[in-house]
Amino acid sequence: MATIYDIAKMCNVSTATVSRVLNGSDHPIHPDTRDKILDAAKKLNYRPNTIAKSLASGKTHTIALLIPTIVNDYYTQIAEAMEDELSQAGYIAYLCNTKRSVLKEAEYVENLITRQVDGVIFSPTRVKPEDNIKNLENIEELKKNKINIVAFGSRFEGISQVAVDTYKGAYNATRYLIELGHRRIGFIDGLTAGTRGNRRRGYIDALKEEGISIDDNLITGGNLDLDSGYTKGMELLNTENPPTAIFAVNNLMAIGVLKAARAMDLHVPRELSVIGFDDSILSELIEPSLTVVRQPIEEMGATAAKLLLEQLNGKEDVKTVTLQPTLIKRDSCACVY
Amino acid sequence: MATIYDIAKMCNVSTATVSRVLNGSDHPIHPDTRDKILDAAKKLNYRPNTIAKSLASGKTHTIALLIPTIVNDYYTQIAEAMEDELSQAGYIAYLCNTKRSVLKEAEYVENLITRQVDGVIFSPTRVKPEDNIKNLENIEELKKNKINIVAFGSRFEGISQVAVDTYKGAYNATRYLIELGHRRIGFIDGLTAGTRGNRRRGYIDALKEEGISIDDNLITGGNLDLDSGYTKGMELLNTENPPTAIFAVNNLMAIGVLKAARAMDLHVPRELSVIGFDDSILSELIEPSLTVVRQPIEEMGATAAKLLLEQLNGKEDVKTVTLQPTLIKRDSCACVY
DNA sequence: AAACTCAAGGTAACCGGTTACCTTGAGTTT
DNA sequence: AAACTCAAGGTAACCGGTTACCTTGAGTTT
Repeated sequence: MATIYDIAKMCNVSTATVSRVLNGSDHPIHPDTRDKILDAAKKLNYRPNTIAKSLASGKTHTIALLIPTIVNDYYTQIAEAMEDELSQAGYIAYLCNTKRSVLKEAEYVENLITRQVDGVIFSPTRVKPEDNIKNLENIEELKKNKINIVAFGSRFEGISQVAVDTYKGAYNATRYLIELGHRRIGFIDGLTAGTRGNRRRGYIDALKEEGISIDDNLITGGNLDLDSGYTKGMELLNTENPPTAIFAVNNLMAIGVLKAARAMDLHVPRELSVIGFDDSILSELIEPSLTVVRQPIEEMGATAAKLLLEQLNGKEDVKTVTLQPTLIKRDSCACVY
Repeated sequence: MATIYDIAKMCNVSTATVSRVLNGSDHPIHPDTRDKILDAAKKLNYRPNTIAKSLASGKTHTIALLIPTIVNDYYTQIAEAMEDELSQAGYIAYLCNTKRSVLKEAEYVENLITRQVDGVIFSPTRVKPEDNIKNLENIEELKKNKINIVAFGSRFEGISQVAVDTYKGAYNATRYLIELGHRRIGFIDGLTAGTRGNRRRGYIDALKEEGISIDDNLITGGNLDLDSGYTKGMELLNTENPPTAIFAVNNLMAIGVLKAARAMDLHVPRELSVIGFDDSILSELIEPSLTVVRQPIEEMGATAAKLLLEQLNGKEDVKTVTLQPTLIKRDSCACVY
């Protein structure tokens, strides 16, 4: 591999001059010298050694995608949008898949500091409520090492993030069901979302606004996967006074509810309306296709990347961008029977 | 940030000694010295600078995942299995999403050489047949720069790879349909797979073996997405002598066929059997659930990573590992009516 | 006692760049 | 003509490690 020393020798100049030419420095260079150096670089098939550059300059042009899983459309679509934005700006992304383990998350944080990443796009892993503490420690550790952070998926103090107005999303979904005439609306929350979670608040506020009383028997929580959607759906439907509609806080659980309905021979949407949260190809292809609250995923990814790039370009200010979800109406909801 | 110079000063030793202790070199060190250095490292909250290490040692402990897309269960599951294996061995992965563009693929190859990655796990992007040439150039370029490669998804000379016996998979799927009594079996190939593609050969051989003549009207090709599955399915079904079963060469096209059947009011599996290739949660959740040829995805990912790690540990030999697919029987196939 | 061995550590070149500061000399200003 | 300016380039320290080769002296071998 040719180095700038080889070029310098070939052109009878110093490495400083070579470096200046190759990096487009604003230090003045004679056009002849410039041409000579560029020629030599081409002739020697010179490639800059990014590692050496990083060591000398303190910038690695590297960012990390620190996310709970990649086997999931949600993260994957966000990741793609980010990667687009970042690779255009000359950055490359480390794939840091925590597999929903705060331990692995912490290990990655250590590793990333060691590797001097310029920034990280972070969606904290939170399986148990107390994981929150670890999340905060990890953020602290990154900040202490002057690594730029943009978070999404959770709210934290003092760092930039892109958020989605999930309260509004849940509110709108619930409101939509009410408009269809539903009065008994089941709600399947996530397990780690406290009772003050945005989605639950949206659900409750929409009901209250219409003077519909909150029935705790209609509110339950699952762990976000298909099976728990099925189980919780069964529980809700197997009561004396079952709901006529169910709103699940994510996609897979809503599909689980669809399965539960099928198992109980309830026709969706004629006998049961179902709404999910988060969109994916699954919601579209499932039968019946699923009405969902869609988060603007591409926009989230692109925005997170842009926020990070702003920071990397020297803007220090912490900034939260909140995006609005939209209700995608498909075939899983209908007027109450 | 503390450096080994700080530790050396604190302990009154040279940086050589510090480096030896910190890296577990086999150069003998007095236990007292070792303890002193480890203590100092802890006290100073020392973290090695991976960039400096990389420059000095020539190894970055970095590998690249160069894949056509990440918004796809297939790649995503492979990526996760790889990442597992690699992170355990102390490597970290760059996410290089080519978005099915050979241009982006070439750009990444340049970038990766520049970044001195130790290896790349490569699934070449091939949208048009002539992309193959670019793929080969990219492989050459990597090899020229002594970067280890393991490929999957396509076959190339002279590099290690993990392959799946897709011929066998297609053969078995077709055979299964024949055993169910089907004689007219439609086949939807990919567009870039030539007539000598493994899957098509498997399909044809299974038919021939049973003395069933090949009807070219039953063979067509789509571009692997849902819509083309739908369109090609409609075409096949809208003939005088339509097939009683359709085998599509990937998952989404098979689901497209399911849609086509629904559009034509054909009951699956009673009036039409459908088989797909590649498994995913979609195939399981779609109604009816889809019988598919499943590639052993986790095993592929893990194997690719292991092959690469072997190379990184000094084994030079090119090795191809071929894995067997399995037929996952679900609800989309039945005896011919 | 001379020769040898080896534990324990040090010296300094090297990996491939960047950049603050310095030098030189031709052209311009006063 | 002295003082100044600035284009064009060079010097050398620095980023933070690794490692081949050398040194020293205590213990062992003959």
